[in-house]
Amino acid sequence: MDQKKITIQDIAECANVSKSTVSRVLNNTTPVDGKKREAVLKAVKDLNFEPNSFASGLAGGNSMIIGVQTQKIGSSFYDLVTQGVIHCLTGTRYSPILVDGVWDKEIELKGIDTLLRRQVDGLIIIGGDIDKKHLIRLAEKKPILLVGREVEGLQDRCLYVDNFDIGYQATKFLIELGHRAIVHITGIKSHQDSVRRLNGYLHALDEAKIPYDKGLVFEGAFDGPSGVEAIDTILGRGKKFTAVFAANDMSAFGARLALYRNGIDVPGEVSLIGIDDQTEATYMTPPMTSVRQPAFKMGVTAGNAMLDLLKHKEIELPKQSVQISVRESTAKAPL
Amino acid sequence: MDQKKITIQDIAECANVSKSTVSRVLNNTTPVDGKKREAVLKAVKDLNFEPNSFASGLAGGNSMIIGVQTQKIGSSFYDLVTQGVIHCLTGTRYSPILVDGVWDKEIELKGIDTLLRRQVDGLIIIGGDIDKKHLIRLAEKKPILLVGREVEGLQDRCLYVDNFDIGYQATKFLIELGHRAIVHITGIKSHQDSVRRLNGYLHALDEAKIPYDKGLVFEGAFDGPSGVEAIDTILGRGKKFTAVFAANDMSAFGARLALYRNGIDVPGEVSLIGIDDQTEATYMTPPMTSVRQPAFKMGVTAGNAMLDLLKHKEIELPKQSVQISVRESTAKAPL
DNA sequence: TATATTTATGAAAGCGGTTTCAAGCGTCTG
DNA sequence: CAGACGCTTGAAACCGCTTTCATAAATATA
Repeated sequence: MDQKKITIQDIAECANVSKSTVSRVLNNTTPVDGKKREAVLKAVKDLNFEPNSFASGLAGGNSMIIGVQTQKIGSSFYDLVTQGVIHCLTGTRYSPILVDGVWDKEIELKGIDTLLRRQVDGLIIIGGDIDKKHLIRLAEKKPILLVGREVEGLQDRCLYVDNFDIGYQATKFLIELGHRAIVHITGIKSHQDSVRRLNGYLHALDEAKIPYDKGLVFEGAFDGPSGVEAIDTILGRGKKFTAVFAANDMSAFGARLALYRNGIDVPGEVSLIGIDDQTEATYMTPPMTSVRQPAFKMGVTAGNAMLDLLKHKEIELPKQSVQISVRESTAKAPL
Repeated sequence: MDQKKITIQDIAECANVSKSTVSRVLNNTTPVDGKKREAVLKAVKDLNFEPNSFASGLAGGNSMIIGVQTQKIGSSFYDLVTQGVIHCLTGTRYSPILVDGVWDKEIELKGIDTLLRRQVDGLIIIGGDIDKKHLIRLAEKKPILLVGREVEGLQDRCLYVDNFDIGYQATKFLIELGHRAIVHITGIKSHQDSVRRLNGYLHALDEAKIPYDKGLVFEGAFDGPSGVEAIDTILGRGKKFTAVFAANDMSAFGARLALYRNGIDVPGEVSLIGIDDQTEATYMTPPMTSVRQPAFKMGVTAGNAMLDLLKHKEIELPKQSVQISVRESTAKAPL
């Protein structure tokens, strides 16, 4: 299988120079005589030389790898951020290595270990559940960036949207359409995002002097089935409502299905709004209103910030603002 | 930032043994006296030692990295396969490094280069467009596995579903429901998958003695907008039809929206079937029928096969079969 | 022209592990 | 009891590249 690997030494011999010179040409670290430079480049091409990044990593001290930890490949928000990071790194000398936490703290921690062992130069962690303390300790060793998460003591390394505001905006949007009985399907309650969104919801109600009805809130799990269950449960409680605010699009999709099953018209009888604005929201019938987080952009921003961090530049992470993609699943409250 | 890294040498000193012994303990390559073994392990724990995988990669000759190339993070089929691979590798000593081809041949090739440079021990390529020749050359150097792609000369390294059969089954399913005017929204025509699915469609028509009407076929792009465009275009041609078979779910979603916009009832007037059975299909209104490819399982299979390949075992890649997830977007043809 | 300064280059010393090799030691065998 | 054998162990070589350091050559300065 493996024909013998060609090394920098081979190139050196072929071009009649020393290893050092080859290295210098390849990395542009020191000027090298034109002729020799040419010769080296030619040899590289001829022999189809591919530097061993382990060797250079070892010798040079930096791996040119950015570790990226996502929470779940296949989940809209995380995927978009990841894409953003990768997009931003493409074309630079850095490449990302990805680990998936699959929503599991244990696996998440192991993933981080793997990344450290791989000598990543920097770490971008998207969401997740790792302890604040642990993160701070990590931050002492490596440049680290947290996306979609706000951690005290690491504020200047966090890039996140204001989840309270998301909850508030979404709810306010519905209230302004005249809705007063608004269901909220929350996310996983251990997630700080979920809690913040819920608080935003509560605040908007409060502001509009709408009394809080516990029976209109259902603890979901950011997925389709829990959206279905939410509607069925709340209907089962005999509650009346004219709007549903789901903590993400997947649970909104679930809610949509349950409403359909129960013969409830959207938006005629009930308005529906989700969060994430994932691609599919556009293709629901009717197209679904959703709060859009600038996920891809956040990924790019994080990637660039990491690049700056690695150049020891100062970075500044702007607070991300959200906007509502208004479509047709929301309408004025029925009389 | 970086406090001084601890190396195997530090462990050796702390445990009063030689580097060699430490290495042996860590890798279980040679029996080591109980006491020393303990001492080493303790030192590792105390000093919180993390082996530098660059060094071991360099010295040992294998990187314990599997390179995975996907075509588009965020795309259902690719994501699922990727998840499968990652899932299968989790807990082994191998870790995956992911590159995204973003549907672009150039970027795809660069991605492969990156992986090679990183000394991956094996390569799993999901889909994509890289030349047969190039792949064969790669296969001479590294264990390679192709998922969702069939390449002559590398048959025993390919794990794919029979796309012709998918097209055939989907179409036949519609025909058996009594449909005769069946629209097909194809995938990107340069993709072999698209062509095979189209051929399956044609074959099913032929078998049922339904004359082929070119006007019912639209070249799509595997995405939502092209699904919308397809329906609008075909409607614009003044064509009548009672069923739509889209080459993937995203384009089916697009078609669904266009039908809705045109006031055409699904499945009352038109039946709709997609391919991929992505999660959201379940939550369309009505829930959408789709051909399910065992994507996650394929990822796992590929991962395991790679592990075997690396142990120099023989591998066998079974042909993957598909099944139709029948939901409510398909019904008997109207009279 | 002699001396100081700059520049290109090669030799060699790492980087942090793994692995070969040979030595040291205890045990087994004839 | 000597020699053979098997185990554990440390020293040292090595993996392929970067980088420091010293040298030689070229250029500038006096």
